[in-house]
This record gives sequence, structure tokens and C-alpha cells, in this order.
Amino acid sequence: MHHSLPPLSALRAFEATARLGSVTAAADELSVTHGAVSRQLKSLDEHFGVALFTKAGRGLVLTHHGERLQSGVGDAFAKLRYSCTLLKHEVEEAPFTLACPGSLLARWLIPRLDRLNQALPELKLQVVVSDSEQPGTPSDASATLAFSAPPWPSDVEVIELIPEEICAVLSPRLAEACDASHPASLFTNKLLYTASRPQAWPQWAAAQGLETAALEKALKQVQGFAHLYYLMEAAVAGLGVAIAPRLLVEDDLKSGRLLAPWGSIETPARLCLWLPKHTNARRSESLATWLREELKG
Amino acid sequence: MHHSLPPLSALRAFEATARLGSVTAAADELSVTHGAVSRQLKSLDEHFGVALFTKAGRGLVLTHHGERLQSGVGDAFAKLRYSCTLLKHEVEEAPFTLACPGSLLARWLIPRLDRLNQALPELKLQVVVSDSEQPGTPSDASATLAFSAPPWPSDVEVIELIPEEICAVLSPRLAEACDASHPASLFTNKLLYTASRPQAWPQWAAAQGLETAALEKALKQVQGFAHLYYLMEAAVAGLGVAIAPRLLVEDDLKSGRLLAPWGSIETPARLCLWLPKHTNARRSESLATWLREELKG
DNA sequence: AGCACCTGTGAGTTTTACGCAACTATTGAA
DNA sequence: TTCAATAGTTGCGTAAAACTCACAGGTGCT
Repeated sequence: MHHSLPPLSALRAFEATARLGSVTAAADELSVTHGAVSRQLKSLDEHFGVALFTKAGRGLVLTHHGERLQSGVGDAFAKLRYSCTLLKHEVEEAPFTLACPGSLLARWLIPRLDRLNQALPELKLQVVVSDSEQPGTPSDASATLAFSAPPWPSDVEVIELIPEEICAVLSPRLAEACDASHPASLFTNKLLYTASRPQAWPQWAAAQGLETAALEKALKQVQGFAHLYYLMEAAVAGLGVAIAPRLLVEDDLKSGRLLAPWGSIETPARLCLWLPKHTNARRSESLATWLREELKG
Repeated sequence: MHHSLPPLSALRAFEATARLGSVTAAADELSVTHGAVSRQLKSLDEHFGVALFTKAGRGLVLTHHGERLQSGVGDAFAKLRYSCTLLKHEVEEAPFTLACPGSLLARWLIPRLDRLNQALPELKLQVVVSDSEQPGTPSDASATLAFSAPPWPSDVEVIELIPEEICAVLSPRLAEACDASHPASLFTNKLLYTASRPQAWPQWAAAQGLETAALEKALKQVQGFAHLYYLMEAAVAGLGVAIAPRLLVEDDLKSGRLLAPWGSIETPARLCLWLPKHTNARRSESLATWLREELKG
């Protein structure tokens, strides 16, 4: 089999010209000048060694050979167009499912979901709760939004959005009894934590320059929660002091339901968008762009 | 319908890679480097926004989307290849019929037909006699070889090969009675002519600087023939003096069967290859090249 | 570990296609 | 007949696409 196909761009020009019956019309469809199409047709004539079109008055008509060629090439291009548009639709019409831990979902994403859908309607976004806080497990989601610290596994692509900031938060009533200039004063309260973030309190204490001993003593009076979401609800309810990602308590701080008297500190973790291999890169990219923009404001 | 096809060269690279299961093999088939194919595949990934291939060990395998695309695109390219090779075969396998007046055919072309067929076997040459000496009538032949003088009609392409030379020829026996230095001496013989070339004798006489009166007198003793071929046979047989294209009597002059004591003169006519519109340009070109080469020697 | 084999990528180069504009040819109307 | 309008062709300079080369990185076999 000698697969010596003619130049494909010439074939495309031929197909369009034959179908539309005019060089100018074909050029219009292909978004080029009629001169460009004319050249392609000439090159095809030379390839086959025969004229495919012949002049008929002001326009062109197919020769015998041209008709024979068009009968097959027209079908082939129709199939090509069909297959490509089909795949494109499959890719673009499929809903984009974004997985997300419950806390992040409830406290940050859901309040912004309406605007996100309006900004990127072509995503047909669907959100699902990812049960584990760590997005390592490959799910059937198109992407996973979560906080996590490097290093990341190599079999997924990770788009970093912003550094994680954490802060110690508590209800205004509890805050009255504390001294904002002395971080250690919060140790008079019960320390709230979640199993998924055992390193949160030591991290915070170290960043504040507190002695390990003071922390260890305080850790005797703690309350654990299964999920970050419950932890924050508990903090709002005044059960104690919690360490929370600043992003998730931003709204509560603004409304005054929570206070963060000792500021916030950056951690090695990042808010990331995890992409399984072979996911739709363009849609993920547009989502990431929107998220970055949203996080900036 | 938005016909936004991806770049066709990228589709071709995809099709070949999917069919052969390897970038390197596809590159080999397409006569490019594997790097070139790799780029094309990447551009296609970006066009659709999804990966079409995924790495599997040392090679690649199609993703789900890739398979869907290949099922249609493979067929489309197969059809494209089929249609193009079909047309090419139609064009190249069809016998090339060369029309030619009987005299030229018998006295010049047929003796060279073997070598011509050996030199250009792909022409699958067939020769036919064109009944009229003038090739003006459009026949179903691929080309017509004949002597003719400009101007030529505009609806056919005419390739000029060599100027026509004519000479007065007669048998050696008749020549004895003539004086080579006095052209008028031939008028003692019977003048042979054909209806298709009524201007031959006046032309010759004028070129030799003979008086019109002498010619007119001689023209009273003439013998006509329907075809140039018979005319020349008659000259060989010693029936009289004939005007013949030098090309057609070359062999007879060499063998001594005919003499041309008064040399030859050029006429406005040319030996031409007439091509109807839309004939196979490449094959006609190769035939013309061979003819020119042959006429030179 | 070493080697053979396969694919991906950055840099520079060649090839191709294109736009522009001028030219030819045909048609239909003034 | 002349004139304007429509269509296709072509020379020339430029812009973009595709390619080669060389190297990097990964995989599987011995």
C-alpha cells in the first residue's frame, strides 16, 4: 500500500469548492482568501495530473475526474467532521464534577456556586463531597479541590491556587477572657481539633513562639471532632478555641461570629486543584483561573 | 453548522499513530521524525481539550476518547486514501491514445513505436489514425500528433515540437534526367500532390525563386492522391515528383529509394502535439519530451 | 546495572500557506 | 459598444506551521 495522499489542505479546499460550487464560497467557509483556495486547487490538479475543475462561464464545474473524486472525498470529510464534532460535544457537554471536602464545600464553595455557574456555564458544574479530607484517592470526579501539602504523588496533576493560612478562632465571649498580645492566654480555653489535622496546634504554637511545655499542658483539655465542619460550628458555639483555615472562617470573622485575635500564619499546605490524568485540561484550566480570581478578591 | 475541523495534518498523525500503535511507526509511514508526530498529537489533544493517548509502558494506547475518535477518523481516512488512489489509477492506468495522420503514423511513428513504448511504458500508448489531416476536429484521443500551421484555435493546447521542412523528392531514375542546380528542371516530370496540401507546390516554387508562369505550366501535368501516404509511395515508384515533409522521407533518402536534389525548405507549419482541454497534463508532457528528444536525433 | 527502545521537548530552520493586489475573462446592463 | 460587476488566477513578500536535530526521561529486557 502506497499511502501517498495528496496534501490534505488541498483536499479540503477541493471538497469545499466542489460542495459549494465556487472558489469564493469555499474560501469564505474556510476563512481564507479566494486566492489561497485557487492555489490549493491548482496544486491538486498537479498532484493527480488532471484538471478537476473546468471553467464554465464565470464559475467552475467539476470535470469527470473531479466528480469521481468528490463522490468519495465528500463522504470522507463529512465523516471526519461528524467524528470530530461528536467527540468535541462529548467532551464539552459532559458535566464537570468537582469533588471537595465538606467543610470547604459548605463554608466557601457553596456561597460562590451561583456566580461560578454563571461565569462558566459551559462547565455544567456538579459538586460532590469527597469523604476523605485528603484527595489522594482517585475518584471519578473531574477535579478535586482541597488543602494539601507537598510533596504530591506524581500520577496526578496538581494546580496550586493559594497558600493555606490558618488561625486560631474563638467566639467573642471567650475572647474577652484572653489577651490578644499573649497567645498563650488562649490556653485557658478548651482546644478543639480534628483527627484529620493532628499537626494543627503544634504548628500554630511553634509559629507563635510558644514553649512546647505550655502547649502540652493545654492539650490535656481538648475536644476532638470527626470533621473540620463540626469543629468550626463548635467554635462558633463557644465550646473552645479552634484552628481553622482562614479561608473557611473569613465570613464568620467579617460578621463577628468569630474572632482571630492572634492573626493568621501560613502553612506549607496549599489550596490545590487536583486533576486526574486525562481529564479535560481546558475546562480544568478555566476553573482554576476562575478560582484564582475569586480567591484574590 | 460550525465546521471547525482540527488541523488535518494533526488528524492524519493521530490516525496513523492509532492504527499502527506507535508514534515511531506512524512517523515512519508519514516519512517524518517521531518528534513531528509527537507534536501533532499534542496539538490535537489541545484542540479537543482531552488526552487521546496515554502512556502504557514504552508505548501509547488510546484513551476512551481516543478510541471514539479513531473509530470514525480511521474510516474517513481509509475512504480518503481509497478515493485518491482510485482516481490516480484511473488517470494513470487508462491507455493514452495518440491520434496521428496515416502518413506520419506509417512513415515515422510506427518505426519508433517500440522504443517509445519501452521508454514510457506507463503511458500504455495506443495509436489511432486520425482520418482528417487537420487535427482541428476534437476526437476522443488523449492527444493528436500532426503538422499544422498557426494560428491555432484557442480551445485546445498546442505544443510545438519542430518546424516543418518540406522537400521535393523523386526516384533516383527520374533524378538522372534533372539538374540539381536548376530546380525548374524537375518540371519535366509529373507533379504529384494531395488534396490536403494544395499550397505545397506554390510554396516550394516560391522558396526556390521560380517564376509563377513556369509552375503554372507544369501544373497542367499533375497527378493527385487522396492521402500523403499514397503520394509518397507513388514517388518511390517513380511516378513523378512529390512534395513531402522531410521528416517522412528521411528513411527513404537514407536508403536511396528517394532523392531530394534541391534540398528542403522550412514552412510556417510545425509538427505539433494537440491536447484537448482536461487531458492528463503530466503524461502529455512526458510524451512531448520524448518526441522532442527523438526528433533531435 | 547497562542497554535498547520509545516518547516528549527546546531551539533553530525550512517549508507551506496566506494576504495583498494586479490581471484576465465572462456576464449583464446602460 | 462600453461600463461595471463578478469570479478565478498569479507574482511577490510575509507570517505561520511543520519539520529536523539533539537531548532528556522513562520502561523493559538481559
